[in-house]
Amino acid sequence: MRSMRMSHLFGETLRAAPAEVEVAGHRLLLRAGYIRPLAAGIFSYLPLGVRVMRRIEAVIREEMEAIGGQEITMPVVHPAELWQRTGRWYDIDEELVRFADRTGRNMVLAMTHEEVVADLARSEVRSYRQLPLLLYQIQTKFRDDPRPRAGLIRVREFTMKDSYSLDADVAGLELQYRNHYRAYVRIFQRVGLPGVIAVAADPGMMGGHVAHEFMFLTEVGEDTLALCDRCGYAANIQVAGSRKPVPSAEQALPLEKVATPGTDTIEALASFLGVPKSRTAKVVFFTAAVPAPAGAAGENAKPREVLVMALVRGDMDANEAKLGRAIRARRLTPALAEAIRAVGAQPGYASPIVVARGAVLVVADDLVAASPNLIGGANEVGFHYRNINAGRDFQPDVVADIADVSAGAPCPRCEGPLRLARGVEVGNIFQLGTRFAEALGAKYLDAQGQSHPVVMGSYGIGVGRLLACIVEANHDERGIRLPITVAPYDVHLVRLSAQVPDLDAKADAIYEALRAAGIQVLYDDRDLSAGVKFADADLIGLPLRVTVSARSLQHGGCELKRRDRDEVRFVPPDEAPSGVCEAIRQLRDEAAARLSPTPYPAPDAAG
RNA sequence: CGGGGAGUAGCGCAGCUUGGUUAGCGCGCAGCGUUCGGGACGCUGAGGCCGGGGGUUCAAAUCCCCCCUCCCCGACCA
Repeated sequence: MRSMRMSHLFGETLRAAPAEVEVAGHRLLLRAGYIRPLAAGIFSYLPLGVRVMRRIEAVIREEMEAIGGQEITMPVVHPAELWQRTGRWYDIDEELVRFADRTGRNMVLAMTHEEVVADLARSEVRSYRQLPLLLYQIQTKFRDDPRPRAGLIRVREFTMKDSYSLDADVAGLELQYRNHYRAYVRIFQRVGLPGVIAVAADPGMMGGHVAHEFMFLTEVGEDTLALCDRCGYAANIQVAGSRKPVPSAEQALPLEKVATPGTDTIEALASFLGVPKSRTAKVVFFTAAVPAPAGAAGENAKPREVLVMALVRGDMDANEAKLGRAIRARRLTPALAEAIRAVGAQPGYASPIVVARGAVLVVADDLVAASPNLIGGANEVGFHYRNINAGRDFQPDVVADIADVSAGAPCPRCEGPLRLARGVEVGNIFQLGTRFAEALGAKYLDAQGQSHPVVMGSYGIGVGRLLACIVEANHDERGIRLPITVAPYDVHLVRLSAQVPDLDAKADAIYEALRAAGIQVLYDDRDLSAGVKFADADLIGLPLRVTVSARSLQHGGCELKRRDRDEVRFVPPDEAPSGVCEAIRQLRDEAAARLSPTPYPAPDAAG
């Protein structure tokens, strides 16, 4: 229905939301009657919510079609076999919902669709002449997240636009990747989120090497980003680098054991010895599942559990995401004290020197590996070593950047100070390569008749999460303030109750005239006090409001007001449709003017 | 999975510490009347397995045990 009488609208506005709802946008979506909770991280969309989603989806569809996308719909339930063949059946933990159908066949609820796309490509794509392809869908996903929170920002069931590029080679993939990058920027600007930025991201276990996340910056976000205001460097903290300090050029001094009673923290150790924390080495233990050593076992060998000793400089923290990547860990959790003692290490005084080789996987941050004469544990309560030198006193199994970037650290590109910020990931783009095509046999023949795996990319936008961010970015103390591009209706027609005998008839006539002009109207025809109706209109947040009342008739007809402005103007009833159309056009023009033509540089491959 | 908070009418909440009238308040809902440009008012009325189960007691919303659910923080987030 293009228009609606509010007296029949399903879903009421709420005067109050539950006290435990803390995020502003979440409160407003509940109060305004857009969504209702069913279970943790699972929501129903009421008519207003569905209409905004459709509008957002329409923008996404336009931009996907503009870069050659073809819409398909893939199933929500997949046979486990597909996921077993790519290995993700084994790699993914409880986040993937599994069940058996009536015959006992294992099935999964789709949390993403790389497997099914690769399977479609296997059956449909045979020749390079069919490539490139871009397939997309807007469809339900389920991820059994251990901790849903903040309303639609982090849910278990959600609507996602996911697209998949199929190419003959990496050059084709890179072109489609850049196309998506630009399309995403346009999408976020068009729906009212001009502040979304692209940051370098961890391709994770998707098997690729280049990835970007699109981040809406907000305090309620749960990702941490490292940003450089000088050169524009932007990266998720999970991959962010920094220019590390150059270690002092000292001669390696002889190893020396010193008594350091009661210093089981870096803080205590540094102050006891009167040295800066940067002269110490910190040990952090993790339990990890890592791939079995190559050779003896094949690809599907069971991962083995190992204790990981991570070494970072005392003034830094270990970054679990970086550490996990450095050792290709499938799971990484802080180690329990018993596990640490089990390999003969002394918690609080652990040392890479004394611990038996092979018992633990020693991973040293590159700065630790390069720093001379550090102070570290002696594996004995109350004792540390001075002048530890990696390479001389111990051999790390892995040397990599595993340290967290801290606020103010020098940017890896320009050495400007990095700033840390919080953000919500509203979209992501991955260069996948051939992992999925190879696992599922999606191959094509080139012009020479040679067979190659299809090169894939995958690209996602969480539509509900996008809505949550739009509201987060577009509201005031009275309620939601939706951009014209995504509002569920264009105009909120408010009819006040009054003694004027034919007011209802006049308002009805204006409603019909607006509809006839092709305007989408939400008509508040309820018999309620003015305060309630205005409060509801502000809460629901349509961009325009038309009021018909005894007073407005005295002023010449009906009153026209923008949600984002205080001033009003009066137009005669028969000019209401043209006046509203003009206001809509103006809002659309303003929105279009805010689109920046070259908003972001093309992503460079290095991120 | 660890820590914290909460579950009482459709919604928002009090009552619980110290067990004892018929379990309350506001909003909403139904009826009647008054009001009518920023969450009006009067009268009348409907609406409760006090999250579930077990226990203590003459007596349990209230005390004890177990379980479930939701929210927040952490772990996690392909």
